[in-house]
Amino acid sequence: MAAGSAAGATAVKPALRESPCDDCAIRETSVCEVLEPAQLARMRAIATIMYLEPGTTLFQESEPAEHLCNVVEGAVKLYKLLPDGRRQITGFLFPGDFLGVALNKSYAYSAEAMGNVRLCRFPRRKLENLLTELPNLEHRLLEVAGNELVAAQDQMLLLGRKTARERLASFLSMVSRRAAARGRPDSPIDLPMSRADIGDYLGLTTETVSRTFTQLKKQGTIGLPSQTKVDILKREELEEIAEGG
Amino acid sequence: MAAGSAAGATAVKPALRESPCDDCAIRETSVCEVLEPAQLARMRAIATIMYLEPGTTLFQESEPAEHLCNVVEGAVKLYKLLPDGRRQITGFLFPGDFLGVALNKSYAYSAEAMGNVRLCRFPRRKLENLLTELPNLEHRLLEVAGNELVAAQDQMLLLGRKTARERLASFLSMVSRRAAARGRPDSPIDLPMSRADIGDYLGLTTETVSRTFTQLKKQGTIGLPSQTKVDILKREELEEIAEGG
DNA sequence: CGGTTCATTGATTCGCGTCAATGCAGGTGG
DNA sequence: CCACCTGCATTGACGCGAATCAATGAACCG
Repeated sequence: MAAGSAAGATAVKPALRESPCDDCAIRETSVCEVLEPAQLARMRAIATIMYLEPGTTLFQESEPAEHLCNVVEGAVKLYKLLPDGRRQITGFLFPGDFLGVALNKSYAYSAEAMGNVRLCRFPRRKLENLLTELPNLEHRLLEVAGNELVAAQDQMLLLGRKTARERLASFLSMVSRRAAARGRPDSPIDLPMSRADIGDYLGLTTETVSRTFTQLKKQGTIGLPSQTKVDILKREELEEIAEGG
Repeated sequence: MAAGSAAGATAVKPALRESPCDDCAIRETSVCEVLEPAQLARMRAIATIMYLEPGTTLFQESEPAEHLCNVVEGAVKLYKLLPDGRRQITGFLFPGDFLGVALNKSYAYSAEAMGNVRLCRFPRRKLENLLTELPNLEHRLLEVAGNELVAAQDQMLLLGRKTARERLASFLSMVSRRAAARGRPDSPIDLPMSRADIGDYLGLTTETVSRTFTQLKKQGTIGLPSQTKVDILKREELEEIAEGG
């Protein structure tokens, strides 16, 4: 089921708003940044702006991949399931992140909105055609894909070889770093996902995540002002734990 | 240290051999397949053929990425290390696989030859320049990167959520499938890597890998005619185990 | 044939998972 | 405004699967 017809999703043709790209918050950080004004207009022509309610499923694993998206606002989680329900979250997307660089025929994972989400959606077929005419966009996508591959390798090291402590420390560092990259404070950081989501991202259970939070708090590395906020009190120590130090 | 100057590596300029691409075994499966004869000639012009001895390190993690390669013969392992020596192998490359799609400034992992290896090496700078003139090559690289991303997601599910049994079954299926894709028999399969390598790829220890091999053999799913060969006796059962069934 | 390397097997330990209870905040309705 | 519910998060007791430590076995090689 595509998000266009899904419960919790509404679409707006960009033409209905005046120059939706000019005041776009992620214009400078997303894939669009490499486009000339004339090229940008062509991208805009095939785009639809979507508003998703919390919990909306954008698409499911192995469905034919009909759309690619740019996350403009909010957060999205990507995950894979085993038949018995075990879940592995393979990534969290924040504003400026591109969903579907892989350009494969079918989705390799399911995607779900984690709060209110606004995104800029492109039909895959049309975008692929556009790619042949906008080599700089294709080059940029290859760059993005490269970054994702590097992140995936880091995650494999984390899942295969790190302890629960090291995993959580790595996760908190990563979120902090990505917040800073989007021009937000690097502490306190905001966690839009539940403990269960963090567990499914780190290959742990909710309980272990919770216990490890408490442990890092007790030793003074972090503070937990609320359930969704984390103060990074000793950044260096956190990074050291993350790298197995 | 680049492989060009490393012990165990010797380089041959392709010009020294007549038309090295025409009789290339991986011509039809590697990234080169999309190139027209004239384009292929330009690729060849910047290529060096390398011969590596077993155990030769091609490059190490975080080194500036000066070269990309196409594996022509043999197998290569990619891995990341933690400061205390814990290792995660992030991939095995076989003939036809491309090393360094990411195109990043520095390598995200170390690479080591697992036996006698022949590869076709390109300076990154020159290849990047060539990319701007060969859009079909860039398109192909994006395709390859997409495939790698899909494989990486599968591996995350494996490392984060599968049991030892499921991991080994997934691994054996994957190797069998890749062998078939290269036109080789899908059983018995040949494992050019040690039990320790398999463990470091699956996030397990040598001992657990060994015990799990024995277990799968005892239940008749596989046969172990030698240490490096695996007979897949019940393929469906193996696939089922791999998917958590 | 001794030496080296790697795979296998066994005994024990330990980190994390599982099961279960309690705590806590936000929302709802009386 | 408060009693109650509901959905997370936290904490505790216990068990299990894989790691660790240690010994033995099998293949290879000069």
